Amino acid sequence: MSERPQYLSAEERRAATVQAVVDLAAEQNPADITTTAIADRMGLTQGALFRHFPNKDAILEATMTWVGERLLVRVDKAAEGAKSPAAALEAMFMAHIDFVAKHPGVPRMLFGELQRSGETLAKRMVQTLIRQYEQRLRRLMEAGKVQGELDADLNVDAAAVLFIGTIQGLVMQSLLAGKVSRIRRDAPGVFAIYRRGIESTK
Amino acid sequence: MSERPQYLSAEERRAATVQAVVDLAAEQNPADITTTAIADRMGLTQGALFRHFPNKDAILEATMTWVGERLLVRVDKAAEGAKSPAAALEAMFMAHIDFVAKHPGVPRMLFGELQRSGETLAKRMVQTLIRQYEQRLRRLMEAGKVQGELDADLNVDAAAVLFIGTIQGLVMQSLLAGKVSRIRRDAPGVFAIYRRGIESTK
DNA sequence: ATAAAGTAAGTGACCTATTACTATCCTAAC
DNA sequence: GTTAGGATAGTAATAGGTCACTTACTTTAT
Repeated sequence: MSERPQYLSAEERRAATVQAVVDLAAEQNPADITTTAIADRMGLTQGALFRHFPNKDAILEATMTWVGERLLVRVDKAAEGAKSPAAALEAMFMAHIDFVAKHPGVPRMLFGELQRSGETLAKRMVQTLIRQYEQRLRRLMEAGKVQGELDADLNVDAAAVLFIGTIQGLVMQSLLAGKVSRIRRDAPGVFAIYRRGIESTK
Repeated sequence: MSERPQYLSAEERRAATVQAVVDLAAEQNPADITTTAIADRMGLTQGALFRHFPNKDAILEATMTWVGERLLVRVDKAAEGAKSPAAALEAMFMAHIDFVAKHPGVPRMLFGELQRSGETLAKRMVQTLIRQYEQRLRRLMEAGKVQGELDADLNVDAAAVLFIGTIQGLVMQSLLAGKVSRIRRDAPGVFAIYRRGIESTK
């Protein structure tokens, strides 16, 4: 128990900053997370943030990097363990839902970032993240079509859009209810309908 | 053609203000539409807005009223003309997509409003709007189940969430591509999968 | 003539980023 | 080991900008 304050290293502070942003986004509108709010959450003064980041956008970029890495890794690992394409899609979905339930601010940050006017780096990072995500979906779906598990006439592009929309719908519902727990509760039922829409009729 | 400026009535200005907000939301991040931007769009000075609205939130409230009325009316009219519940759902979906394609800022405003921290009136208006919307969906789906057109085991609540998520996914895709035209192009394919997910297997 | 609509110029609040200064850490020489 | 001293992390204060809203005054409509 140190009485006196203790300085953290640059890398530790960067990680702690990202964590603060992710946590704050879960509690309030991501659009108005101020540098003061981030610093307060970390027990620092506002100016201290600019020792580790050149500007606020750089903080958002670091956060997007964190999100991209964590989300894709978790989703990939979930898909790996599945024994069929359709099972992999379901595992991917549930891993994603689990991630979102733990970090409810994340999908809201991504959506907000996409809406920003300028050509910011953070925005482009979100775009490539989603495109990578969709690519994984399409690959799995093509495999499922070949295997006969998924509808042979399935429009993969549309199915990928709907996959993401499914999550977005659940996020919206949790915002409506004001309860994050809704996401986990409603996810299986919603995915069941989605699955029915892409499966082959046996 | 009047050379000299001409004053509009209070009601005309209120309507013009709402239109300016809806138009601006289509072009930029709804979150940072300033009163100055609204006034500029109308050819007024910023302060003039406060002759017709007590504060900025009141402008948003008026906009939400406008959205709610227009959207529900159009969607209801579309559903009316259909000859079966499933057809009504599809007509409702397409009418909604048509509305969103014409006013791309609207779904983004709604989502943004839901994220606001406080218990603002505009936020509550969005909540009730979506609940009314879902109620219509559930009613149609129950009718479709009774009629045998939709899956007898369909989870209507989940299906309503997914219906809205479907639109949200299309909006996200249009943001990714930067083209609103994407929405209209991709809508039929996405809805086809949705429909397959809720229909009864004949 | 009186009320309503609009203007121009503020005011205060808040937000990002900078600056001048201080505290802590780390390492190399004694 | 202790300690001088540079590098790094942090503070407090503030500059500069933007935004919502107000006020004093002017223009238009009835």
